[in-house]
Amino acid sequence: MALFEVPKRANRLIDAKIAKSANKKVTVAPTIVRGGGSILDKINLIKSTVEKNLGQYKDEYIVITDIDVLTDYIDHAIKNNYISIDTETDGLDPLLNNLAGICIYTHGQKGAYIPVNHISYITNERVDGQLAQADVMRQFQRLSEPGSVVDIDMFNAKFDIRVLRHAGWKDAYCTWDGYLGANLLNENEEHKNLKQLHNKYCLNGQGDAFRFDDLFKGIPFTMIPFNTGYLYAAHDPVITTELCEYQRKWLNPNSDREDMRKLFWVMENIEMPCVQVVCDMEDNGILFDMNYQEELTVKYNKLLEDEVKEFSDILKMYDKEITIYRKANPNNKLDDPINIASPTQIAILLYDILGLDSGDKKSPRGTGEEILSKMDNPIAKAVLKYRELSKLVNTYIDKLPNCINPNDGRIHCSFNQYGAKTGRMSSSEPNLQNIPSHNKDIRKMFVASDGYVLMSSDFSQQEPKCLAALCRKQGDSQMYDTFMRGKDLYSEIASKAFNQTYRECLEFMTDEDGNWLYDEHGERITYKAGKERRTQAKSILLGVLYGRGEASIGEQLKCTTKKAHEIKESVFRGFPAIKQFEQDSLDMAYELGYVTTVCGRKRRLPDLQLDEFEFIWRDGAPPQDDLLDFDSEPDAEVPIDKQKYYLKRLKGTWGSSKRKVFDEANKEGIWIVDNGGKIADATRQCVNSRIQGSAADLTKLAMIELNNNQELKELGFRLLIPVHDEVIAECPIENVKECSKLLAETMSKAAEKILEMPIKCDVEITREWYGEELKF
DNA sequence: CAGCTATGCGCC
DNA sequence: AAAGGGCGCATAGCTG
Repeated sequence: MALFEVPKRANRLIDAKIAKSANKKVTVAPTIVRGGGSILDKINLIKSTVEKNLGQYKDEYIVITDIDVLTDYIDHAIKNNYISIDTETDGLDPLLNNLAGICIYTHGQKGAYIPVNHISYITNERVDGQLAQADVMRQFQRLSEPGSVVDIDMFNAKFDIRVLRHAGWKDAYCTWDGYLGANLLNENEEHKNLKQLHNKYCLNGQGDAFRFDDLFKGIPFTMIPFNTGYLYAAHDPVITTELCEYQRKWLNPNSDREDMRKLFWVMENIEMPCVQVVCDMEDNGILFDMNYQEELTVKYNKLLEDEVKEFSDILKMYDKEITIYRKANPNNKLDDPINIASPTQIAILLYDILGLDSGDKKSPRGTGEEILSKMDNPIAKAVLKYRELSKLVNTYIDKLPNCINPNDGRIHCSFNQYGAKTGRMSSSEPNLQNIPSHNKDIRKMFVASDGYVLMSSDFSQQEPKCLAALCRKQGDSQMYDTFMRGKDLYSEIASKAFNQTYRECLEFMTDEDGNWLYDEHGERITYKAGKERRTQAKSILLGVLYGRGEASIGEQLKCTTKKAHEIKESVFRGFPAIKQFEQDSLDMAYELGYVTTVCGRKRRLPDLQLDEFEFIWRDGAPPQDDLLDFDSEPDAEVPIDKQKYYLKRLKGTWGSSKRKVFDEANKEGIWIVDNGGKIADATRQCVNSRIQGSAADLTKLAMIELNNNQELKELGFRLLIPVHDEVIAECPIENVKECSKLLAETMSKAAEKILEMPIKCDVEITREWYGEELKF
């Protein structure tokens, strides 16, 4: 039977990608061993290759198969108060795969590999001569005993912690994760895997280029003879140590640099404590309702089918035109029938056959939602409807069941703790942070465990409050004061911008004392003029936070760009804090090369320091009249006066006149690099990163508090999914009241501690995610 | 065939 | 003149 049966995963490609980036061995087993060779051949190849390339290191590393040797090693670790750990497994899912062995290192010892579950590639049975897993785990347990909590370095700790937990060390932990350290030190790092980081920072980029990932590909590590594998495996904890030590030279509470002391604070108080939270959430997973999914798949596949039929019916109306086009263009890219899912084919249909205009200069052949929804055309409508449905079916309804863990019926996604350069988390396999919320059906596939209820809580106005706190730090407490007085920020901005009273800028009617007025149904009464003023102010503020342009804001507010500009100017006049924040952030990025969040997390924006134009010789050197003149030194720099000349010509130009100047320069061999786009991007990012990053700080801090709250733990409360400004959790039904109160309180307090202003959190309790609200 | 980019779209 | 920040993932379509 299949020797390398590996649990079915949603997407093997993704596993491989993630393994690559996290530097875990790719052990996704293919059904066919490549090159047609047998497993035996493959393993023999691995043996000889490792022997040949790493044989010289034979004495640098050891295999531990003796309990006394292991005990002694752990003794040393405890004495050193230090160990680095890396695990090898037969797959990438800690819930489904097994520990192969553990790699450890501490100073004064050799890098060591402790094989635990290696199996024979011939008999498929556990190989003799390995220590029993329980005995090994007992030794590791000594590291976490009260009074002897030893510092532990890892790389991508959440993986190893979860593997070790399931192998029996329930208290597995990590005090320094090189992956998180690397992100804090440079979120723009191109390669965030252990070997490349180590090579770059510890070996000056001069490290061995030999890579083993491809070598081991297709063979589970458990099947590699450990007397071969250790040469490869035992190297990792050593370089983990070196990398982490390098990072600690920078991320240090005693650094003479203020920015680094703050970054250390983030490492110690946010990122490292967050690791356990992520481990818990991934282990928890969320229950998936397969019965409901089956209902949905029937319902939506039917709708999808109908839409495809509808499309083909519509096409019949244009049959003549399409036939003519096919004949006139024998090499056309149209399938028969036309593929509704192909943007290329839809573009041909709309623009070449029907001769429509996209109305968008930037993408004249675009078929995006924005363009199609403006067309009054049955094809455009059908395409949009089809996309909506196919998205739901292909990405969610019919895909999610593949992600269910067969052992517990739950979906355990993966969280990338530093998924975004701003510090936000991301989620994948599957992504649980982009489950549709507009459509109420989809989220309901996710349900509470039996006897539990789902509980979600979100920060209200998290980002504007971050903005207010950042402005206050810079000496402007205009927004901070607004929040401290419990006022609605958007209404207050509108009031100042449009010279109206606060009451005149509220969404709903109030009496003279500021109390809401209600209609006969007990609903607040909308105040149209106030609502409009508030909406305008809100658009401007959020537009600033996202770096949005005036044209785009005008579109949103259904007014002209000119009008949008005027509104923006009024807002800036009435609330100078907003404009000041923009300017301060830009100055900060320009001078320092980075911006910071409320907690001191950095976002480096090197592009902001670029010159708008760069001048280089197109062929590496100025054109030479005498091609045989090899003696004269080529002048690498374009002469300053030439640069000045073109800069002057370029001043204030755009579009075609800009291109004209480029062409002119090109004629004399000068290549002008236009960095305008990059600078514009960085300009938008620099404002947004501070806000988004600060919000991420708060959410992470809140999650840590929630997860560490002893009371909540005892009440059976558990975090399931963070969605940027909100958390989804569950708790036993009988503890709803206590849990929801503690949830809101704990979250608020965590954020208030940083922002120093009142933060409200709204809790919703349901059986299904986004289902009917339950009252208690 | 795998692996890549482009396009498009779900969420906050 | 126009200008949306941050993600993950599906399909199409190209390339080696």
